[in-house]
Amino acid sequence: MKLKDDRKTEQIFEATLSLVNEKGLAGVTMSEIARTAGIATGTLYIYFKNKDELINTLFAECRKASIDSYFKNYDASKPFKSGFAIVWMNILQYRIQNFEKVVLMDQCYHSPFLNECTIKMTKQWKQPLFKLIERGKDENVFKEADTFALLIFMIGSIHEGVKNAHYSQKPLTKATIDAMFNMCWDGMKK
Amino acid sequence: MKLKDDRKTEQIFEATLSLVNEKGLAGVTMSEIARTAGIATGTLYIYFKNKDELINTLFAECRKASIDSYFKNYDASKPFKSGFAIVWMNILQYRIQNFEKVVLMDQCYHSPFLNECTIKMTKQWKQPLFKLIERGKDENVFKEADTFALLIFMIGSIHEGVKNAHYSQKPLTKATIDAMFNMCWDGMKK
Amino acid sequence: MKLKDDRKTEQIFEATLSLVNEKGLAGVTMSEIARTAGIATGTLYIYFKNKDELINTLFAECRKASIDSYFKNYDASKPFKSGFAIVWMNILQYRIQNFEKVVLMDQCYHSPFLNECTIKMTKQWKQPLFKLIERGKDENVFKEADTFALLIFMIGSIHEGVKNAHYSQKPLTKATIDAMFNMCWDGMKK
Amino acid sequence: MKLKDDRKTEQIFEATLSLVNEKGLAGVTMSEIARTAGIATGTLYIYFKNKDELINTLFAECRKASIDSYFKNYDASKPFKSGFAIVWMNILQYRIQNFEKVVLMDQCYHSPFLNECTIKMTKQWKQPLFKLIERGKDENVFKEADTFALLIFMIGSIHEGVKNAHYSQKPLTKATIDAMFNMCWDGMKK
DNA sequence: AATGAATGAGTATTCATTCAT
DNA sequence: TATGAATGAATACTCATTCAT
Repeated sequence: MKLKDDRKTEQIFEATLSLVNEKGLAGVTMSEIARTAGIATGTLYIYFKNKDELINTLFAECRKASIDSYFKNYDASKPFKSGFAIVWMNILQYRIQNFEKVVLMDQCYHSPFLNECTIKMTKQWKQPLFKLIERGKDENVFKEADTFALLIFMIGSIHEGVKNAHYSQKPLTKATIDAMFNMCWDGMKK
Repeated sequence: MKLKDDRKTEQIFEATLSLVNEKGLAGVTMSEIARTAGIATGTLYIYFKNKDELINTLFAECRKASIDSYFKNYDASKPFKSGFAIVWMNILQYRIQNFEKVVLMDQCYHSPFLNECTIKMTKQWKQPLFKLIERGKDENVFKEADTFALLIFMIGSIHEGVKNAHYSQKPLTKATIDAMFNMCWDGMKK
Repeated sequence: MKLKDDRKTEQIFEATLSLVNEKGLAGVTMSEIARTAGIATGTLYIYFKNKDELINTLFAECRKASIDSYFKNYDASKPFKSGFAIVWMNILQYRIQNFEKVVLMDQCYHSPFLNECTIKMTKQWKQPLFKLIERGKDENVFKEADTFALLIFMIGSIHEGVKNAHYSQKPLTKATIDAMFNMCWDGMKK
Repeated sequence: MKLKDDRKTEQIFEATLSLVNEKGLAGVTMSEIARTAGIATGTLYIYFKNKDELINTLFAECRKASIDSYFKNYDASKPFKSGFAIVWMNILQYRIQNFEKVVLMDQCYHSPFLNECTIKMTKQWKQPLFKLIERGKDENVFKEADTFALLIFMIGSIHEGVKNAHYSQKPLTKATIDAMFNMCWDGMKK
């Protein structure tokens, strides 16, 4: 008797992400996910109790992966600007390299799928970023504005930039990325 | 003889917007839309050939309304910064006051509903904004970055700010709005 | 205030016949009939209480017209064979010239539309033909077979011949018609 | 693992035939077919993509079965008349014993269901019969009329005879059948 | 009488989920 | 575990009929 196969879970996630990107949450069916993942419909239900659970699990997975990536290589002992730049770049890179996951997360809001628990759980993701911004304010680098407003400003400019690059099918160049960072930094700094 | 009732189209739009906000595109049914609009299912199909056409029409309508609002009170003969501020504020206000429409438009991307025609048609919406940014560059006020990057930066910071204000249920205060504008302006200016 | 317009009834019948031929009883809708007849859906219901009544009335009309035509120019005082030939030819001609009505009648059997009353009413249509065959037997011209079997044989060969001519799109030539009559006559005669 | 059940296809066909006879193609619904066949609505769609395909497949099946039966026990080496009689009787018997299928086929013409492909495919069914008639002419037994006219004459007299026997609820007696065959033979022979 | 918008029950079809193998 | 056929509730859409004008 085989045990649950981790590779299958991965296949299911990949299939779901790919299909959601192609047709949107509204247009994806369980049997389609199964077919794309190369398994039978029934098997899908061995791995996930139902569609709800599949989407919620995948959403949480995506959210967690994104947060985990944000502070990679961040070293609090280094000067603030370089640390901030690293985080900024991590966010940008994650969203470029995992655009499918970004789309899934966007589609999940306002969908009938996300449950209270998942929402609550993922709400805390901004905590470490919040701290980062506070440090910028503490070090007198950033404006004295509401911390949240600053954070949202930072996030927003990245999100929209990546989204636009994807849809206009013009990959972000080094120059554009630099420009984006400078705008963000100049906007936030005192 | 009964004539087609323009108010009904409005009711249908309102019902759809409200339901999409509540449950997302994925969870909205035609009969629910009809019920919410206070008409019979069949009546819905007198006004819109099918779900596809309803969504596409509503999407185009929302897009148009948003663009139309952006340049309200804009006077090209006035100094650049005050003109830019007016447009910036128009965008912000539109998205605050028409948050339901914003959500619909967001949900439509990656949905199986938007057809080529609608997408193409609405792609041109950024043209006037594009021109505005160019003016800022011509007048040597804005950075020498890619015009598109500047535009997306402006848009992004507004979008995310409004979205966040809505979900955190903290209405934007005058102070926060000022802070947002300042960040945007400082980010873009030379 | 206008009275019911006989021409409209005619237009409705024509529209129905044409549509039934094109798509079969199964595929014809009341609003389509109205549109084809050049009137509004509501108007159709002034002329016929409902779809049932429309179909039944049209069916009875077609049946009656066919019977009425069968004995045109028949003169009982003339020799039997020439009289029989006239009736035979009348049936053939009616079915050629009114193929649409033939199709409607065929489609009505086994449809949920024909009501008891209409069926009963049209069952008597064979009476005069029955008499004709009996005369043939009385005059010792026809076989001593069951009168009904003789009648059905006569009818059957005409029906199938016309149907085939229509579908194979080869109009019946004088020669073929003669051959058909000869087969029928030779088959029935002693 | 469950496998597709061939008996189910049979049940679906039987249910459809029975319902079409009762209410005509116009009045048969998919859920009724499913219920009568003793399966769930959804199951019906595992076996047939849609109503169209179900009807077309059943039509083709009926047509094929009828043709296959026509030359049972036919022995080309036996004298022509006895061979012809066997075919004639096979056709008669098939149509008596499979009256439901006959009705279905009749109803299908002029319905919106039959597709080009099915029509074309079933058009060739008359080929072997055509050959039989030609043999009759070659052996100088049949009239020198158009082969098609002869064939249609043969078919027509059988069709109408069976139809009438069914509707008048008087089963065909041996005597009537003999009379029918004699009329057919006498009509066709030189 | 004429119109065609409005109605809502009814129809084909889909799809999340279960179940027998 | 894995399979995919089976289920039936739900959904998009249609259509006979009614009704306000």
